[in-house]
Amino acid sequence: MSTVQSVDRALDVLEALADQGGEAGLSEIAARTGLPYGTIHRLLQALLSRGYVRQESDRRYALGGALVRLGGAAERMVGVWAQPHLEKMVALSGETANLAVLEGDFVVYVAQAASPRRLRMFAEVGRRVLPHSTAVGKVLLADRVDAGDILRRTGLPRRTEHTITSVEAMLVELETVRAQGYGMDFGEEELGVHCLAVPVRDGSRVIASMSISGPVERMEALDREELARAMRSIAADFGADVSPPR
Amino acid sequence: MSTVQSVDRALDVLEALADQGGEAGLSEIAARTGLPYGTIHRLLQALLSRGYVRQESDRRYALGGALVRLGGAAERMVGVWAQPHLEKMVALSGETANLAVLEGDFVVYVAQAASPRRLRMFAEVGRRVLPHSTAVGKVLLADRVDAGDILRRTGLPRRTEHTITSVEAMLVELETVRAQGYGMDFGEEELGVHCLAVPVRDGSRVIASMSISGPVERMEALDREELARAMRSIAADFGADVSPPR
DNA sequence: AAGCATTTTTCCGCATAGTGGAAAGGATGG
DNA sequence: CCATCCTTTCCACTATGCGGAAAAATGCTT
Repeated sequence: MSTVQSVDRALDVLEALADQGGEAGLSEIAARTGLPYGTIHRLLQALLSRGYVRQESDRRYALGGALVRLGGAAERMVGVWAQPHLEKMVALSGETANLAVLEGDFVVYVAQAASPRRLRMFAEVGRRVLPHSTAVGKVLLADRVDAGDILRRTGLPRRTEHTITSVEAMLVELETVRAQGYGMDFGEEELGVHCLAVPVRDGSRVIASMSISGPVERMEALDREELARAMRSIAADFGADVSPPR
Repeated sequence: MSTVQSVDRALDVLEALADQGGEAGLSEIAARTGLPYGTIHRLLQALLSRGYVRQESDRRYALGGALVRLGGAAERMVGVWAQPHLEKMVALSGETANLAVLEGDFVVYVAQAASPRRLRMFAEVGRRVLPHSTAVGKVLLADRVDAGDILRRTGLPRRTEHTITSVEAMLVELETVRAQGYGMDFGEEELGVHCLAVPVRDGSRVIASMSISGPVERMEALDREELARAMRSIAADFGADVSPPR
């Protein structure tokens, strides 16, 4: 497969910048990418002149505003690709399926396929919620080493009588999620609504989470382990789809 | 200023893709960028292998998932840069200042500087609201030719007794916003809360909006025109900062 | 089914665009 | 004020990317 050296390297630079939290000095980028200084500097100038990178007053570099636009457009696309997979989950379970990602410290719902039932979950696309009270949030946090920090920053406000409200208890819960490969929400965000969420992986990193949500009675009638297995397989397809093996 | 041809062109390709709504065939990209086919194809392969572009089953190309991550990181950065400007607005008015962007059909609050007053607006960072009931929303819509479509899609749900609830009335309001160069919200989202918002421009396009919000009594005591002028100037600084002149 | 038009992909010799080592130029801080 | 660290500039060389044109794939029409 053909590749263009300078483009490839420019992407390395941008990713290095993102890895450092969106801001880094030239030499930090050099350390991370292993590219020679001159080369990095030239690439940065190119990105700079287009607004994809920005130079701070202390001469450090940061990700630029132009990326926001592309990122937004791409996010909409991701929602579109997810659709068929979400529909498969609906077919499988009869319940509404959602795709969510972690944005900053919040869970954001990106796409949805609605259940055909009369009683069903409402459209949540665009909604931001805290991670601690949802199945998708737990799955997304379970992969993060800084889950504790996030939880301490956001707090764990009580949403219902079932909400887990202590950081310690939540860290234990995340351990369970990691072990079983899926996350549950037993009416912790909204009374009477249960959810089951599985991770979407880009290689090994968790980049998103897919879930189904429905009323307690119907959710409890489903075979959880069996369902989780099927959903993991769909999520894996989607993951491979979004970020194909190099 | 130095530049790297292939990187520059790769960015052209990505932007062309975004212009076409995130998805396009090779020849559409060629038409838009004026680059030779072979060149575009090679660049697309390079972006493809990194997940920044994706190829659909019908061989068309689309923006890839890898952009979402960079976009998110960049968005957080934008919030950081906005901070000093928001603080200037707080100093100017004594009220809480916010930065918001349009994401899909929603207004999303990206950053905030809080008023020093005891009675003040609450942190809204991360919140998504519909555009029709906020000053920032009006400013963001005022620049869009498809404002009517957006409003029809989202609807104009009544939030308070002052909310504007018809598309026609809102289009008239947007005309006013364009004419005066700032937007107001007179308790249309929340009773007793008034806002004044100005556009942040990247060149000529409106990319974001900055606003101040506070209780009616205090907001009415301010000289609106004078304040709007000062805020526009701050927003212009910020705009120039985020996307420096080519 | 066969042919035609359109779009995408591959190929390859050439020239130039990009490389990277090394030196100069600026900051920072003890 | 000097030493150290980090960033920017420079330039000769050549590997890298260029792009026209041909081949392959698709899908539209008759």
